[in-house]
Amino acid sequence: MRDEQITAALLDWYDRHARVMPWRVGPGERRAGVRPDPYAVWLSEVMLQQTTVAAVRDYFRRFTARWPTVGDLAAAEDGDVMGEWAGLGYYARARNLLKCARVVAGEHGGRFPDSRAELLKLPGIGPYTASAVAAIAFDRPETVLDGNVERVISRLRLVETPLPAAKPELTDLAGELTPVERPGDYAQAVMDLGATICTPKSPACGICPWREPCLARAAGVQADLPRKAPKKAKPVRYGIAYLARRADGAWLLERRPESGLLGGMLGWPGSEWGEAPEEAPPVAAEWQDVGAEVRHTFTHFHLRLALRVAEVPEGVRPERGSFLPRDRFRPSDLPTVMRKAFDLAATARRD
DNA sequence: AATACGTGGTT
DNA sequence: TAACCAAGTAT
Repeated sequence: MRDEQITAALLDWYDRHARVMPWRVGPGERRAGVRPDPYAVWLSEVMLQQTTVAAVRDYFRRFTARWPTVGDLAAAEDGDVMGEWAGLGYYARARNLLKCARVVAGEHGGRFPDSRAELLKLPGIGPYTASAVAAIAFDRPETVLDGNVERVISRLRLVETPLPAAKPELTDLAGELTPVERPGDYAQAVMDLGATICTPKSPACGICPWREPCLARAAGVQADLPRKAPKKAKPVRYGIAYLARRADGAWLLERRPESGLLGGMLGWPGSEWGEAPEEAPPVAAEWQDVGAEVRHTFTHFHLRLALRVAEVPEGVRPERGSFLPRDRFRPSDLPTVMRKAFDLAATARRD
């Protein structure tokens, strides 16, 4: 099967099976002349970095409802954007999202650059996202290489080199199949294929548009590709978080430093997270031990977070953090681990 | 090149 | 239950 036929077979499949997404201009619409909004494409692509479509859907809708244009987002308060991103994870994305919006609004007249090279210069836009926005929003013949494409191409071409060493080779192989016509549809088609047919564990080869040319399937090794280096075990870290409620219902919270874990997000003041944390109460009070701990897993460690709660009178001055009035505190503004702590403390207080 | 960086669904 | 995995980027 020639490369052009392989490409055509996938586009043909995409025309019939493209998934519907709030940010996507489907193949039919595109054919009718509808062009995607680059802002929507960029926003969705950043949200989709290492994140499932299901998790992104509602966040995308809330963001675009609240900030319909890149100019609106650029003018937003940092805390509002971080709060709206809360729960989606990888919070550097939200910080870079704002930086990027402000560069586009301030230095590019509110229009996203339409070339991969220019997009690559923007904060939070790396090789994948630059190609994705160039291809999907501007129909540039750029090649996307994400986890889906790595899997699909390593199987199609029987690439046995383990990741991430195989990336350059996979980039070349993927590039050979990228068409000059409909590159935006093609980019989305390969990713849809990887997400729905050519899945990690049990690929549905029987209904795959590439079942004939697929070398891994011919060899019967499709489920073993791509090869990857084994992952390191996650250590367990321990920490203590302090939830202080003032008599008027305000909660003691702090804005975390801009860099590092949960950077820029709201959180409960607490100890360091390590082997044996020391008590670090942010305000003098009668702290009560909550008889349960939050268990939460981050990318590279497991956390067991002990909780202390206290009721404090109005007028106290905390050593760390500041009191957020009851009507300005939304638990949904917290990153998940901090929201878990709030939920658990609330449950324990009722018991 | 290797590591830091979240979370929730699936197996 | 625990490992695996998802439309990666920055350093």
